[in-house]
Amino acid sequence: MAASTLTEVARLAGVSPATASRVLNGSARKPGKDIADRVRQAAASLGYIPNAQAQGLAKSSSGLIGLIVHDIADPYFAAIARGVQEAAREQRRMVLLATTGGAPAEEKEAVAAFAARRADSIVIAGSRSCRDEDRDGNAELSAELDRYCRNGGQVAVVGHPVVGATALEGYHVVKVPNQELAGRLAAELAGGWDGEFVIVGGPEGLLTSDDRVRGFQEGLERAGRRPAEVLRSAFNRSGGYEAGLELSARIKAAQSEDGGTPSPKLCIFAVNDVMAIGAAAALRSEGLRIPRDAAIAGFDDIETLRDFRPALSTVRLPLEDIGRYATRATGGRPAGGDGEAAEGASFDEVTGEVTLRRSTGAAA
Amino acid sequence: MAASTLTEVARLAGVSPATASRVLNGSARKPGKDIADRVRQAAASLGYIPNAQAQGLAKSSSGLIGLIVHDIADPYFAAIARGVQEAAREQRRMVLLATTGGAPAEEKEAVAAFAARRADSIVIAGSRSCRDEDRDGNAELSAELDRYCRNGGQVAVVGHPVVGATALEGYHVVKVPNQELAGRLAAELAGGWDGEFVIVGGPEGLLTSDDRVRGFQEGLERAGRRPAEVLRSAFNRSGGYEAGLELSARIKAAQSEDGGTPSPKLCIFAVNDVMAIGAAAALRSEGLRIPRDAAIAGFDDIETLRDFRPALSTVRLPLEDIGRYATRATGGRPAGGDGEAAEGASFDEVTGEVTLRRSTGAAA
DNA sequence: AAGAAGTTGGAATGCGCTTTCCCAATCAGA
DNA sequence: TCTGATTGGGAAAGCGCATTCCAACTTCTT
Repeated sequence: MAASTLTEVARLAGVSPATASRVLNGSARKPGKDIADRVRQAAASLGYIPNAQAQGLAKSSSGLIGLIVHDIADPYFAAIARGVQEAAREQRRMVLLATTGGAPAEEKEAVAAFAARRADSIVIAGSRSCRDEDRDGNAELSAELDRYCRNGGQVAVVGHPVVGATALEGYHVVKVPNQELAGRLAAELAGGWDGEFVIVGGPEGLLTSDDRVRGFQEGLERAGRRPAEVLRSAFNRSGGYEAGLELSARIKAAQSEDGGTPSPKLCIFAVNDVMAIGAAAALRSEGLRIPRDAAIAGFDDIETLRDFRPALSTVRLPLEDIGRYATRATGGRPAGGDGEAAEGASFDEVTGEVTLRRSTGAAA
Repeated sequence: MAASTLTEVARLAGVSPATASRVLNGSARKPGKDIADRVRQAAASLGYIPNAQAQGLAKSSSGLIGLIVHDIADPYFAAIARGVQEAAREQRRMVLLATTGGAPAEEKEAVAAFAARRADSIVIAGSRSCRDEDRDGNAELSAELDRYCRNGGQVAVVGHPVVGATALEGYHVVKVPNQELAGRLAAELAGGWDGEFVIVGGPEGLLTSDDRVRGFQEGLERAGRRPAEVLRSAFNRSGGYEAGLELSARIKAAQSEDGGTPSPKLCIFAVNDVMAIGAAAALRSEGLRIPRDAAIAGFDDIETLRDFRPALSTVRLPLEDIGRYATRATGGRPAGGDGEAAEGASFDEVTGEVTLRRSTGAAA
C-alpha cells in the first residue's frame, strides 16, 4: 500500500487535483473556504503526505541543503552541523549529510550526489588542502562546484575558498581569521611566557593548519620572539598524541640536563583543540604535568573539552554561528535581493576570541 | 542553465532516452557495447548528472535514510551518526538529518518529513520518553511510524521501542541493555567502595535514564547495599552540574560535621557521561577533589571525554556500531531474505562493558 | 443593464526518468 | 529455405505534483 496521492485526495474531496494542490500547498491562489475545508479534511482522513520528490521535480527545487564535513563525530564538525541544522530548520529545509574524511575527491563525489538530489545549496566545512596528492581532487571538486553553481546552486564554504575555484555567483565563503587569531594568541602567550615555543601542526598543505601556524609565527615575531619549531602530524587527537610523546622526550631530556635550575619551560601550541588534548594526554602519560612542565594551548574552544583540566587555553571560534551563517548565506533569495550588494560571490567573516586558561598558567 | 537531462544525452548520442537510461543506470538489459560507449561519452561531454528526484519518482525509492537525533552536537549522537553514515555509505545511500531536542512531537514531524521525501528507512536515536507531557506526542509519533512502515518504510530505533508503537513488519529495535549494564556497574563499584551511593538521573520518564537508574539500584541490592538516593535534573551537562552543586554542599556539610574522622565517601553515578562531567566540574568548582572527596561514574564512554582527568569510570557502549547496526537492520532486502528469521519486527542487541577508571579510585 | 475587470475551479501539460510493450532484426533448428 | 525463439532498440505510458491556460461565473463600472 503506497502512500495516498494528491489525486486520491482530490477525488475524495470531489475537486480537481489542481484545486487540491492549491489548498494543500502554499499556492498564490487560495480556493474558497468551503472547498479548502473539504480538501483538508479529505487529506487528513487519508493521511496524505505530499511527495516531496514529485514536488521537487515539478518545481525543480528540493528544500534540501547538503552538508559536507570530514567527520561528523569530530566535535568541531558536530558543532558546525548543529548551526547548519538550526538555520536549515528556520528555512524549513532538511539537511543531507556527507562525510568525506577531508579528501577533495570524496568531496567532489558528495557534491555530485547533492547535485543529483537537486539540493538547493551546499555547505562545505573542513580544512581545504593544497597538498600535491590532492591536486587532482581539488581540480575535480572545483569543476563540480562550478557546474553546480552555474546550474543555480548555492554553495558556502567555511574558512578558505575551495582551492582553484572561481568566484561565480552563488559561491559564498565564511571567512575565519585563523591567521590573525593565531597571531593574537601568540602575542598574548608571549606576554606571560619566557620559554621557547613549539607548534604542533597538521600536515603541511592543510590550509587551516598552515594559516594558524603562520599566524602564530607572525605573532611571535611581532612580540620579538624567535620563530617556533613546527612539528607536523595528523590533524586529530592521535596526531597530537604522537607529537606530545616526542615533546615529552625532549622536555625530560632538557630537565635532566640542567640538573637543579630548570630551563625555561616549553609552550606548546597545537593548531586545534583535539590535537592539544592529545598532546596533553601524551605528556601526562609520560609523567609530565601541565602547566608545570610545559604549557599548552589549542584552537577552536570545543565545547566538550571545556571541562578538561587544566583548562585549555585556546581561541574561541563561534562554530555554531559559522554553520548558521554559511547556511544563511546560501539561503534567502537566489541573488541580488534587497540586502547588501549581492553580485557574484559573497564573503562573510566571523571572529574569534583568545581565551587564556590554566593550561598556559593563566589565573583561573 | 539547468543541468542536462537524459533526453539531451540520448539525443546527442543518437539513441532513444530508453536506451540511454539503460546504459547509464544499472538496468537488467545491457545495450550493445558500441551504443553504450556512445551514450557514456555523450553523458560525459554534457556533464550529465541523473536527477535523483526523477529517478526516485519513477522507481518510488529514494536511496535516502533519515536519521533522527536529539542534538547532533552531543557527542553521544555524533558517534551514532558516524556509524549510521558509514553504513549508509556501504549501502550507497545518503543520510538526511533531523534534530528534535527529544520531543516526540518534533520526532513525529521529522518522520513525516522523511516520509514525504520517501526515505527508504529511518533511524531514530535518543531516549524515548513516557512522561505525561509527551503522551500525545508519542501517540502521534507511533501513528506516523505505523503509517510509514505500512507504506513499506523501514524503521530502526535505538534503545527502546517507541512508546505505544505496534511491532509491524519493517520495525526494528537495536536493544541496548542499559539496565543490566548499570547493574553490573553498580556491582563492580560496590565491590570496592564502602560509602553511600547517589544517582544523578535525568527527568523521570526518560526511559534510558530510568533503565540505568533501575539497573543500578538492582545492582546495589544484589550487592547487599541499600538503595541510592536519586537526584533528578536535565539529561545533559548542565543538569549534571546542577546536581553536582547540590551534592557538593552535602559533602562539605558532612565533612565539617564529623571533624577529623572522615565519614565514608560518596559515590556518584550519573546516568550518562556528560552529566558525570558536569557533576565533576561542579564538585571541582566547589573545591572538592575526585576521587578524594567523592567518586564519580558515568555511562556511555564518550570518546572525546576519554582524556578527561581523573579518567571517568563508565560503561562503554559501542555507539558507532549501534548506528551501524540500526542502519543495516533497515538496509538489505525488504524482508524475509536468506538470513535469519525476518518476519515482522526484528530485534538486535548490542552489549557494553563496565570500565572502571580513576574517578572511582581504580588503579589506572 | 451591458460590457469590463476580477475570481475560481478544472483540463492539460510537463518536470526527468523508468519500464513495460512492441516491433524489426538476427539466430538456431529442421 | 522457412519457422520459432531471441535479441536489441524505440515508442509510450506513467510516477505525483505544480502551473499555465481556459472557461464559467461574479462583481463593478458608466
